[in-house]
Amino acid sequence: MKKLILIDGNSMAFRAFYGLPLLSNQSGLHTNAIFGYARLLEKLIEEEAPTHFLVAFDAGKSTFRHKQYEEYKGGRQKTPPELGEQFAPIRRLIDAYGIKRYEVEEYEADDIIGTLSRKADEEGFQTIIISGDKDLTQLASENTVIYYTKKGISDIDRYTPEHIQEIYGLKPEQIIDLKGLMGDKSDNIPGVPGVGEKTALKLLGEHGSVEAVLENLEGVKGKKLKENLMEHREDALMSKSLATIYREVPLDFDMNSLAFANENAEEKYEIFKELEFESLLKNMDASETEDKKEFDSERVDALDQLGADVSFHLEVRADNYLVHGPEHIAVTDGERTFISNAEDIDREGLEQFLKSRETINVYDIKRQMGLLKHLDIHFEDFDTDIMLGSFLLDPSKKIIDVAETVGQFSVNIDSDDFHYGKGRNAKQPIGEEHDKFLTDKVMAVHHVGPLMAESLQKDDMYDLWKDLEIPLAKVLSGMEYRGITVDAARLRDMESEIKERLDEIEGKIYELAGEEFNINSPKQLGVVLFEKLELPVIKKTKTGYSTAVDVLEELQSRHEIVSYLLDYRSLSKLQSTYVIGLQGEIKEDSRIHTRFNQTLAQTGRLSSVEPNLQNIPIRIDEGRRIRKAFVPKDDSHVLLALDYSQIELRVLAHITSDETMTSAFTSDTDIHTKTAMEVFGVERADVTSDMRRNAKAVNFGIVYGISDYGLSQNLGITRKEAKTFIDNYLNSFPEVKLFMKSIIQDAKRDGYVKTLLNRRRYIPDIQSRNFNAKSFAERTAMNSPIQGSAADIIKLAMVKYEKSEEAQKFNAELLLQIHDELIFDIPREEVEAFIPVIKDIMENAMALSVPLKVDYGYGSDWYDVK
DNA sequence: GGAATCACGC
DNA sequence: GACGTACGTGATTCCT
Repeated sequence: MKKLILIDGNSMAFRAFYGLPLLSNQSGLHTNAIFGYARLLEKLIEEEAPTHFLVAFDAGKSTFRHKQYEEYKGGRQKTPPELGEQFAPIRRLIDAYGIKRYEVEEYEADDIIGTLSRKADEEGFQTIIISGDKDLTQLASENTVIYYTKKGISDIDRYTPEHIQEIYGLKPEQIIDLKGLMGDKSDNIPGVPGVGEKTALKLLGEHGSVEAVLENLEGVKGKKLKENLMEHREDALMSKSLATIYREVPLDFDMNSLAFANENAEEKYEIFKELEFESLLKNMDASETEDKKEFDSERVDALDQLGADVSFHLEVRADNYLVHGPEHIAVTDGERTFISNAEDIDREGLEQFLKSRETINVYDIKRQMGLLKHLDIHFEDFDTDIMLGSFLLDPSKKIIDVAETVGQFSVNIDSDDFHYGKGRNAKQPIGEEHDKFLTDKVMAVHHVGPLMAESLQKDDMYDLWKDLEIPLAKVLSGMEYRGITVDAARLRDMESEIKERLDEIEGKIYELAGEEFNINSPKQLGVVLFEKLELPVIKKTKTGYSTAVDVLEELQSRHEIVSYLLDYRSLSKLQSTYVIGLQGEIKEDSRIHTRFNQTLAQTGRLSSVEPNLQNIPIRIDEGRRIRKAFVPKDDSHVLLALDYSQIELRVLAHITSDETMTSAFTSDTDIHTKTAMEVFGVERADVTSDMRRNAKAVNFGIVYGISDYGLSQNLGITRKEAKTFIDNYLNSFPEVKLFMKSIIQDAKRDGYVKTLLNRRRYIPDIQSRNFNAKSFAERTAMNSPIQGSAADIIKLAMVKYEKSEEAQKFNAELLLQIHDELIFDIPREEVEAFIPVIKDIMENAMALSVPLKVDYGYGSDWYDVK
């Protein structure tokens, strides 16, 4: 069967443009309409499988309709330049798909489509017309359906004659009569005054056409309506004529030339790449493009047959490389590849091999180091890590597996999920297939190594990669492997103690509620609070009543049960996440070995998993007691904690060179008090605790990039008051205000912002027309350089510590990093001597225009460190 | 297995 | 004025 798709080219460009956020690629070209177009074409090709295809465009400004009616399409808004620049690429895209494109002087796209759909009907085609203009529905017939796209392009209404009958009670050819009577604002077609859709449909229901209505004016009810029709009969007839699609456009081609073959994958690929359409590129990789890199390498059966520059890969499916050892090994020098089961590896041979290489490239150093430890090998002399590189190039790209990363360099190999399967489809591949998978993987890593270095070089992040992230991975590996000693007995005691208290509170809650229910279920709790006890609903969530802390706090005075609920909440959190959760993480060696994720947080911060040791309670003493369970390796040691004081605000003072702020830090005055003095215009002595609290919250907001709404929530004030605070703040620190403005400009100009060490964060939404998205993007632009630079500094300190000969003379062990804080285990007798050394490294990790200040404490458990 | 809600840290 | 509001991880419930 022959199937023809006709697209109303201009109308779809507008729909795509207004339906999608304003995207742009790195060279600054806006791409949202092009992207929408590409997605539309992909979808149509896949779902409709057309045999013939054409996109019709309007040509020039003047058409035969303008001769008939000068004001035709008058009053239209100018095409925004952001869209205008996308027309040429859209045409190129259509050509790349091998789709016929047509426009002709004097006629509109509608007329071309009308003419072709008539011909198609005559020749027995099935035709689909795609448009965002309802006028086209007049072309619907038994074999022609109109896909009308609402809201963007993904939401499609299908107009068949039956459908049109259903909604209007009209035949398709009567659509023009409808337009004749009611007119069309968007095309500046007048119609008859006072006649809208309702009246027009009524008239047409009675008479059938504009002409028939005008001939039977006596039968029309309503004096004014009759008058209008009489007076504007010419308008009505002209309007109908304007709305009528001309179906006899002279065309210099026949239907055969519309044949569609779905070829030219290469050209498509080029365009997608240039415009950075990642999702579409991935689609192509998965389906059509057979440009899978075939890695030819000779299989060798001994490591010593490999050259000096290699890529190295230990493979295990499991996430936790500290628990699970390697199952396979794959090493290549680009020409020869060695593959083996891990159990067959000769430990000494491998260690010797690693030590004697010139360069070693890997994907995920920390993981490789962790896996090597299972073979009892401590080796860290890796040179490059393409996973870390990929994260630096664009931290917003999720780090998934080797396939994902090398895919960004047009190298296509099977993903881990595909090879191993997921869930019930999980496989344990072996033999030839698995060997090929491993070969492809290590070859891909090897191939991408130099490309990665080049890309990072180009983006000024090569040093950040080689001198910071890669050395840091080795430091983190040591910390993960080392672990931190935890006193399980201590947690067990806490568990039973908390259990008793929870049971007691639970009983009280049931008693006050008059029934037993699951207190942990917000849904059930909501019913009890807001239906049974009829407490006022303060806030709703998407699914029902909110029972969050701030809501409960407001309800506290209204019912006795609420205080018990608050206690229950915080206690059960302590119990499940920390007291019980942590016990489950203690390994044979009585230690907890968290893993740090170096490639996740957008700002460049680390995160910590299994368990998360970066959110152990501290603020409330009850929770803080959890820290009593974290202890040094033995009685002769202590835990030492050093934290940067106000590192983000110091970074801000440095970046902005704000005088007031700089002098506050240079003279080491309390920054929140100083802020309060400036914002409220008072002397130091007159700063009340309330003022300081407010100032602190504003500083907090600056550091974390919260909105006026967020600040209002934090302080329990109105958004307006919060905004006033922020405005006052910015006026008190004029250079900060200036910085905020210019960083947003930078983000707009470059598409990204960067930290002191050139770490980037792309902010595409800075161009968004969606207020929320844009505001969020602006706050991100302001905040990321601050938080990211702070992350750079502490990372640098960690690397410098590891490299410091002086520091290494001590028997100190770095255990944890908590964003602005480092935790060490160290012999008690060394601690006093060590403190000035490590403090110096941290405070001088990077030279800023304000001093960095480090506070510290030590003790015989983590609670005691204050 | 995933979404939603809640709570902990910086 | 819109509209939902720093970043993470993890536990729990509840639905598919």
